[in-house]
Amino acid sequence: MAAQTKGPGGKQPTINDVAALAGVSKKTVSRVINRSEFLTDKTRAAVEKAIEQLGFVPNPQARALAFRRNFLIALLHDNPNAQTVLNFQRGVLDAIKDSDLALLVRPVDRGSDKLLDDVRTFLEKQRPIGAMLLPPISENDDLAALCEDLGVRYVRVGSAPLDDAKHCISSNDREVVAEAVRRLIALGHRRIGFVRGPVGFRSAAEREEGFREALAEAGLDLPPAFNAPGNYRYTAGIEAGEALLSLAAPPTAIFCSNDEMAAGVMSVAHSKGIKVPEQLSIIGFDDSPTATHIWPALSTVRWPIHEMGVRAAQTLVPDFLAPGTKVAEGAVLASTFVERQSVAPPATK
Amino acid sequence: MAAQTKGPGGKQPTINDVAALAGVSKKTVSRVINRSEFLTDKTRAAVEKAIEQLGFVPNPQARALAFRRNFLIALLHDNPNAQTVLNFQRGVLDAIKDSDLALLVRPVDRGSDKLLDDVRTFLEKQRPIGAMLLPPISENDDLAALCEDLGVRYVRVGSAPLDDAKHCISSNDREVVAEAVRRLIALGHRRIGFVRGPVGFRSAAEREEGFREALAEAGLDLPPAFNAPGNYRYTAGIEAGEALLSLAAPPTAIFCSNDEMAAGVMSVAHSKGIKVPEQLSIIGFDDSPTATHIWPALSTVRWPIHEMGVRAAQTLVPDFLAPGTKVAEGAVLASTFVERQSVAPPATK
DNA sequence: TTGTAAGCGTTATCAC
DNA sequence: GTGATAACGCTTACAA
Repeated sequence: MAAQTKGPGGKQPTINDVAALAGVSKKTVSRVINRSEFLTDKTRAAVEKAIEQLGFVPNPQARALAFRRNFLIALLHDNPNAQTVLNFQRGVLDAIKDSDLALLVRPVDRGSDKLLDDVRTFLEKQRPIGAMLLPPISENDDLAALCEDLGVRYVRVGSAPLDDAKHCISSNDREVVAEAVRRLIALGHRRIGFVRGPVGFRSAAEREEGFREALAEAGLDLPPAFNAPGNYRYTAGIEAGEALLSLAAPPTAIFCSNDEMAAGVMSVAHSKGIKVPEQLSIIGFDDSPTATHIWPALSTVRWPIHEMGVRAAQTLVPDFLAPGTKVAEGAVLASTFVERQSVAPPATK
Repeated sequence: MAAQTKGPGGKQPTINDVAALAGVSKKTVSRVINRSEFLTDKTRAAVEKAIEQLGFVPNPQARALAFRRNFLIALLHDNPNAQTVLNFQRGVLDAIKDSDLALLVRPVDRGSDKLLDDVRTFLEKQRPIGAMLLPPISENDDLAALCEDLGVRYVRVGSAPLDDAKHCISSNDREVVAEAVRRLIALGHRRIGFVRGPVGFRSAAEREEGFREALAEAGLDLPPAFNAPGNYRYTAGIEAGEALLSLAAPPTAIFCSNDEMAAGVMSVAHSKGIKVPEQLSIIGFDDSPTATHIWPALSTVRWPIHEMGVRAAQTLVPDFLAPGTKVAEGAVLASTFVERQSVAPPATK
């Protein structure tokens, strides 16, 4: 590790320095760098020794130019949940750890009418090998088309399959939400409220479907008054809570399409003196830090987000991973229902 | 914007294509790209027209190679607070938005004994122009020395000046904490507990100093039993809460060195039936999402983290920013105390 | 299995 | 002001 960092001229050593020191041609050094098979063990050893001695590190810009391809992958996101983005990032980085790849991060503004131009400019400038799209922008078909158009590989991460399996990593929101709601029903809840996600989000639609599915199975229905609008923000949870808990006959349980809104509903319950979970059960979605930081701790659905990051990177650039990397199969990863203290049987009248 | 994306041969147009179309040499095109002053307006216009027509985007790898420098800056972090990291990222990206720079993200493991080697390998491989270090790893002097050694510029972000102003962006934790605690004292609190940050963290030391400063001013002291250890994690808040609130004469207010621990203390108060803020005031630090998601909403200190990201990037690469960018001065940014519902006068006996 | 020559797309040098 | 020509550090032909 303590090899000298400077080459002959006081600068970074180049492939030529290595070749000279090892007594071979630069092409041979190149072969060693690129793990060519056609090399004598002896030659390889000599080159590796020289590399070690000089502390040579191949210049990625030069490689990128010669290869006509960059060793960058990009993460595009406009995700309101920081923890999700960061966990995903970690997953990606774990996946590319021993490869030559680096990760470029690009937050975008999904509301901007320049979204497509922004992304186009970014992709044209950086020319990453591929891009990973996190929800909600992963749901934007134009973005996927743009990547296709620019010859940039892409993988979309979502709550349900959005595309071909080779372009998509998803969780099974619908199923797990149904499972969570079945749990409420099994506990005896019959009056169950729902706080929706934002209009037009696939994840919101999936979660609502799962919710309705479980209700339908049990022969329950969702009165319009129990179906509150939301947008994944805390304030929407407050509004939904106010609406649902002011009803003459309020629900005994509320499923919220994400944790933030669940936290809002929880706050309203507290300020109205409604005991959670004794008088009201609440379930969220995401298993964000908020879920465990509020009181009582929130039952929620845990997204396998780190694993999705790993999988997304592996799907995007299977051919660039460190040799010997085990690539997992399957584009749909299972979320899990996590039961905490915010859920209990309904109060008996 | 809708210029054709393909050059003559169905590939990306190069500087040669532009030169040919504009009827000038490639060097002239290069001058236009690099905003050289020595150009006729007419020549410039002709070249720009050709660029527009072809949809030419300079290849960053080729530029990087020729310049012997790439256009990347790196963000190194091992921050437990995802929101902080992401807000900082946004700030950095806002700062470099119209420049040619891109952001590389690198989470590291501060606990690993290979930390230095990891970072060295990363910097040698990617050779970013500079690196930004977020706390707590920004407090590691070896890391700063490594950057210096490798000729990579660096900026350290911290709770207090850690280095020369040209290598450091910091907030004024000590002062703001003192201000927050003064507020508690002004409300009438005399029995004020403290939950510390992790041992060895500069931010923890700064916050504790600020706390003690305010107490000293008012002639109050901090009994050992009121001084609880912590590590910035929720569970530490739980433990501290259990300890402080089980005392025969518990504090009437508790300052926690971050929001997560404050959330823990809040949970303990709830489960013990202690009313916040009527019977117990709580203050946190960070203004993380948790602060507003818990109930009652937490008084806390807001870090100007986005602005610190902007400033860090500007300090790191003032010479690479888009021309005309206004660069703010000053390496110390002010945090602000945000008062919410978790603070009130102590209960009168 | 290894080496030679040419080229990747840009900028630097130094003439004109 | 502008343009030939040689870098930049590496890889891909293709040859040996």
